[in-house]
Amino acid sequence: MGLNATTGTILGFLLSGPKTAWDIDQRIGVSVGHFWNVTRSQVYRELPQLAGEGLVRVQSGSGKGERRTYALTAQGRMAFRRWLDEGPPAETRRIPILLVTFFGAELEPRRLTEILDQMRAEVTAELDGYEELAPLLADRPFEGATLEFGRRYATLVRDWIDEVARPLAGGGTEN
Amino acid sequence: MGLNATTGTILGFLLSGPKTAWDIDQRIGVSVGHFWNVTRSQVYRELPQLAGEGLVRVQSGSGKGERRTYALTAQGRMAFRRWLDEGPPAETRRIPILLVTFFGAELEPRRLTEILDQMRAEVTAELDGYEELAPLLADRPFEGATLEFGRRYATLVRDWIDEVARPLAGGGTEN
DNA sequence: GGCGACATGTAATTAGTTACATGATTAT
DNA sequence: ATAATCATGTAACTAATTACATGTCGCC
Repeated sequence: MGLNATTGTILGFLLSGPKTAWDIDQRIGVSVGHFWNVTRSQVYRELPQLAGEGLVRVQSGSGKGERRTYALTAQGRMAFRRWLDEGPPAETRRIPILLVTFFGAELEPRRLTEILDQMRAEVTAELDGYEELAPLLADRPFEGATLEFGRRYATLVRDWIDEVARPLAGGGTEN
Repeated sequence: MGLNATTGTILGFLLSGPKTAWDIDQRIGVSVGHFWNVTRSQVYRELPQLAGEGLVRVQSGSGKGERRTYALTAQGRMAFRRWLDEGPPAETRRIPILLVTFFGAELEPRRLTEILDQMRAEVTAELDGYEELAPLLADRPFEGATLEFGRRYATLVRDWIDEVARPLAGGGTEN
């Protein structure tokens, strides 16, 4: 019975009405996807699974290779609420740039600088993306709060690179 | 041949001399474990695997249920460097508290407040842990840089809860 | 000599990713 | 009508977690 965060999230996206796997994947991609990685395959795979458990039902499209739309059942809605009410699952952190930095002494300073610079570029692009997103969430406080987290996080990474990591890599490319 | 981040990390910890699985796990726990989750089982499982590939060799302890010490081989050292030089793997973010916040409207304000308060407590404890750790890393700039990241991150979470999320949960417990 | 904490390892399960094989739709 | 893109789904594989079964050591 117990949902995990991924299936919980999928159900959560059906709250606002029936959707196809594709729809759900797209919506995840522009929202929770920024802080909760889910692959397309998972969405396609879990939906029939959830249907088997009665948390979701196929609203349309049964044929082979045909577009299937899923709707949340009353049971599914309950399962979602139960899951959400449990509180967040234990966090597993995985921050690759810190792993590289941790072993930074084993790397050529040049290469480390390069890696940090690329990370900086990525995180800056991310920040730009958030700025575009912001107006759309003006009237959605909870989504807005997660966006604000993203903004702060991206800023943190950028500043940390500028103030801490890059100076440390030092000699690499003084330009 | 290609290492992944977990095996790369394990090899990285053998750079400073031969160790047992237990040793490696302990050291990971107080260092990279803060930003790169690895389970004990992985360490125990990967080491014999790496030995099979010649990246590591059993230095002592062959008997059943006996303490085995592993040492890095020349090949292993090379594989580690190659891995590190590749740069960080793609990041997969998983921040549970944001998932709960995202769906915050579906939760009783009281419950959400509770969850945020608990998260705040955890992150504050984490911050305290980092302060204790700091003096030990005074002469290790790269490790120190990752610690500084951790400090900033924990602070970010705390401030975000105070300034953004908790006010939003609002009505819950005004005390 | 037995209890508790520390340590070691494997097996079973679950989750997540990558690669592949098609199908449907739309613009030219 | 056909290429390009968008969409759908499954299968194979890899990684990660959880649960379990022992073992060893120090000490009371």
